[in-house]
Amino acid sequence: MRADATRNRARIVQAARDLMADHGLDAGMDEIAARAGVAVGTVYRHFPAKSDLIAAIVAERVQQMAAALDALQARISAGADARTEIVAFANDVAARMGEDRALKAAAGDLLRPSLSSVEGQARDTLAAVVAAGHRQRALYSDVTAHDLALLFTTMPGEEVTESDRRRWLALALRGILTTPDR
Amino acid sequence: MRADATRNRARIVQAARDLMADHGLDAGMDEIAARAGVAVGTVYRHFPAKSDLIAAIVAERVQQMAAALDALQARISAGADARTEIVAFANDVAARMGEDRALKAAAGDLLRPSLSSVEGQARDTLAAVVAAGHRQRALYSDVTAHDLALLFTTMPGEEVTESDRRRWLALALRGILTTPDR
DNA sequence: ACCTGAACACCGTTCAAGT
DNA sequence: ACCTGAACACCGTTCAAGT
Repeated sequence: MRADATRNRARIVQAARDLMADHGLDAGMDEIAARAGVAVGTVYRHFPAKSDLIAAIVAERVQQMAAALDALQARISAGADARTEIVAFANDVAARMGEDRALKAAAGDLLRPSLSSVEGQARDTLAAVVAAGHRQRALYSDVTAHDLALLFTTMPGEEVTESDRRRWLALALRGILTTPDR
Repeated sequence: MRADATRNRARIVQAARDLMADHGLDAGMDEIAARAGVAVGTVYRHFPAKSDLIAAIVAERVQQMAAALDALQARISAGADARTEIVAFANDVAARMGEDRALKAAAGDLLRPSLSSVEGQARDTLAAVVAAGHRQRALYSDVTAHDLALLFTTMPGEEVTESDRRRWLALALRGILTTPDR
């Protein structure tokens, strides 16, 4: 790969990331190309279709999510309370879901069988978290990692009020977390 | 309104209903016009934008939902078990949600303050159902009609497997229904 | 090998001309 | 009053020509 090609590719992804953070996933390809300082054809040389460019952005979110899950799992295996940690993590995801449509797609990737290595890692860590949740009797015994991914993907985004999103999360958590003994 | 105008309007809505049932909400305006036997301009005379035409289809779903809720409420006040009826209703909605994106939007309409008369009716009936659920101790005491509408709108559609949709519903119901005493 | 940018296809929307 | 359909705007995608 030629040096300028590598540089262009990075610039394109950067431009797409920036523009999609503001205008959502429907930022124009011409706009992205302009911001990256290349012609549209160059964008298409690196990403055959817009959906491929979006997939690249989504993959970044998967990576972030995998990292966040690793940290979560580390805290739990270091002795932290699984319930508290899971609730906090879910709240974090919910807070970001309001502005970031790529995040929702990232969670959706964990539902499908085609797993890239990062997706596989995220999924494994999620399974470890769920196992810990079971050991601590924080999660209902029938709840799986797939269930958590399912709830994360269906978590409402911008289409709903922030208070509605919080309320939704409270109901969803009640579906997977056992009632804490007091 | 001229006789042909009334007829055209009905034809356009019919065509949109048919095409959107198959190809989803992204059926083309030209396609709809052709099927209705009118020119595109005529479609735009009756519906200033495509979103207005979609709104008309969504309004039909709201109406259907209001009718279904009335029937539900009638059964409950005639002595039926609230839990059983609510679960059955939710399953019905979930089964249709897989093929019908307008249905999801219809549930979303119940979340927003701007209520048409049909929306208001649907909302009132839903509130009555929830009240009955409370009296029978089937729903958690903090659950509201708004909560039910919220869950209906966020219920996953075509983007998810049918079995995932069923599982999602089971988890969601666990968030609002009390554990039945055995 | 990779980049450029004009051109094409598609679809929502408009508007001058018709009845 | 309402309808017609060619034309416009916008955006994803392609491709012949350039380096």
